[in-house]
Amino acid sequence: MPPRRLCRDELPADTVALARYLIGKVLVHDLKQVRVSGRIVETEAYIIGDPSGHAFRGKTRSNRSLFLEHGRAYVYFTYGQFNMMNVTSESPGVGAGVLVRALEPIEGLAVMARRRGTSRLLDLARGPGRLTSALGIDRRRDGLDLCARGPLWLGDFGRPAGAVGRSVRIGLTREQDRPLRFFEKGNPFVSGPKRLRT
DNA sequence: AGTGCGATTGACT
DNA sequence: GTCAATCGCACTA
Repeated sequence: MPPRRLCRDELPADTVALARYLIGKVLVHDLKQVRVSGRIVETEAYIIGDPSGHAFRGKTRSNRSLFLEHGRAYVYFTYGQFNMMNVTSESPGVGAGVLVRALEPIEGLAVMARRRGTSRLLDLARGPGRLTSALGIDRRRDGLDLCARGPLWLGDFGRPAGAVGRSVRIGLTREQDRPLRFFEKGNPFVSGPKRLRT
């Protein structure tokens, strides 16, 4: 069964609620010949006014997509080599988003393996830089409407999330404060240290 | 115009 | 566990 496209009305227009909601949903990228997709198993919320959020210092050319209506893609490039993808999460003009941190590969495994340079299933999309590489998502997809009939979209294929865990966010150099990371408990495709995966 | 660094990854001790 | 790679961009001047 192919996944059903989610419409904007179904997505919570609230960053933390959306981060929780997206666990168990599917991220789909339709390429020319094939479809690549993965089940979202880990997210992080970057809330309104978040000092760790990319919107904190206001709108710029590179982060402007973050200020779009909820349900858009914000794709940014970092460390000179990695793209990372957010789903925007608030009203137009408000800068906030949900970082997609890990996928359980579903469709297009061979394509993912080729893009990633490994056939190890666990390494295909476990991590925010890895999953964009596996699905072929880069800055050219920045700003796309994930709720329109486009090549990059969110779906539901009827396999709901198991128990959802919550923890502090990973990789922040700023102060660790609130538990804004969500993940499917026990899922081997979740990134991070073991103590943050159960 | 120069500088420092990042929501990471992969290789290596 | 540690650490370098790599470059766009925000910030300082």
